[in-house]
Amino acid sequence: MVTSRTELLQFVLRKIESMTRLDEDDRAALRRLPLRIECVPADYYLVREGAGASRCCLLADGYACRHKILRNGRRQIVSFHVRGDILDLQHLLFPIADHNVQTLTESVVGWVPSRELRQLAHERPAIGDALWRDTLIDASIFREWVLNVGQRDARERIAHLLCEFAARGHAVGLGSAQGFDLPMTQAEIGDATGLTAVHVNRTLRVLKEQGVIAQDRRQLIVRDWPSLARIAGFHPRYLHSSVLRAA
Amino acid sequence: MVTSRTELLQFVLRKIESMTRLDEDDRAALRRLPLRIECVPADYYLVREGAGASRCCLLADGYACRHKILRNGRRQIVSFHVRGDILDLQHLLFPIADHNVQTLTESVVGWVPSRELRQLAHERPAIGDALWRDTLIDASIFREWVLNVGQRDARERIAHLLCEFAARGHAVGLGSAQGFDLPMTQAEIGDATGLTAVHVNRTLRVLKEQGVIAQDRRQLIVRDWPSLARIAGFHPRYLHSSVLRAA
DNA sequence: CGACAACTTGACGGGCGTCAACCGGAGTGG
DNA sequence: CCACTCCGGTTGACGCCCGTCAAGTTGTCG
Repeated sequence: MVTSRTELLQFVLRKIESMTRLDEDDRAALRRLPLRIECVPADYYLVREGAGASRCCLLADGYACRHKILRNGRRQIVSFHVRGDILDLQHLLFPIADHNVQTLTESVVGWVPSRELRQLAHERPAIGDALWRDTLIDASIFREWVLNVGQRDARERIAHLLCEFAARGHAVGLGSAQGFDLPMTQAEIGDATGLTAVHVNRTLRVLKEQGVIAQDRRQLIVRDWPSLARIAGFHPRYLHSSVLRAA
Repeated sequence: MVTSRTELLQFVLRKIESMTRLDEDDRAALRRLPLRIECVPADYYLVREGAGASRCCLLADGYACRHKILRNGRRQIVSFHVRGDILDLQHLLFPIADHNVQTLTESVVGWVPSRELRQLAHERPAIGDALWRDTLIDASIFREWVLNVGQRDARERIAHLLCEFAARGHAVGLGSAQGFDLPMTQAEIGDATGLTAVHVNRTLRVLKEQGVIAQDRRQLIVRDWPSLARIAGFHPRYLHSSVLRAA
């Protein structure tokens, strides 16, 4: 578990440098950012829809998700996040949160005041571009999710979710060629794919019976990557990342 | 139909000023932007997925949508656009398009080289913030669409689509208290909501039978705004706009 | 070892997809 | 002026994917 300021900054730097070339002044400016580090438990609300938000949240370790809840209690998870991700960069320019951010597991986060981050983005164009690019990648992933829940059936949806999560985790050194940690429950997978927990369970069983995946506790083992990617129709271009698992 | 450079810039200025306060220098800089104006027919591809893109497209008049197509031919429309919208601001920082942009009707568009726009965003922070904010609003709308196709039933989905389209059109002076122009076909509504054209037709009939909406040619008449918004669960906060139709 | 959450499995029903036929208006050409 | 074509809209029959409800089972943590 990452707990020090230096380690957290390391992750953020790595993430930003994966998107833009920084010079030494950029790096120094990032290191000077006021950053409050906090360890939070699983299922902890980092941001609540409708609440004011004058700071941004960096995920240093653990897993998190963003979601919206309807009056009738139905919930849609709109993204999953791994360490290094910036969870709510929209608060750089919006004062009110339009969705919730919640941890999936025990996590370590760093808080940065929006004001400082915005000023940094203005003063150092390389950093501003990197942050902007990050929000654009977010948007691209949301588009893919609209496609996922709108046009694919249960098996394809879940396969796609697994491919994306594997690819994004892989980019920050999580998981291996065999598989990866799956921190979310079947109910959460359901909330992300527009399916019920029951149907997620049945669909995962099918994928296991077909020899595509296997599970051991919270580890998801991918027995057949090409099949999984083919079922999902996974083409990682939409991730706009230079560090990609081959499809 | 808008056709002059001045008129087009008028729309873009209005849009940007709805998001940020500009000074006279900002406005002058925007007016100096190199802008190639083009009139294009309906169903015209402005951007194709996978193609390189070194310019951004402003919609001056008409209607457009963005969509992704799967191998099996299924299509997901991820957004609809009205005049004043910037259609592909992601090309400011991404060289390759991850989705298609296509007109729905005969339209007038303006092309700006990414390079110039990016430079302007750097030189004039007010403009940079406004553009960034626009991409963040895009992302917020995508999140709402994930929720829409993931958690709502057919009637709610279509009602929500109509509410959003009305609100966004209203913000740029389209439509009236009675209703608005509906430029898309039922098949296109289906591609946007993850439904078939047949089921869209049946669902619209239900909304008409319940006295919520009516149709006269391409005009959609809203007989009962509160009911439509209630059915949709429409809360316009996610549009982050100061110019909003009351929910 | 008890409690609780997550997972698993079966029975049943409904919302929506699929297929197919038909209608109606706009544009086109004779 | 009228026939033809085509696209979009409309309606019905039928079936399946997935939701709902319910009853276990497994795993984990105190």
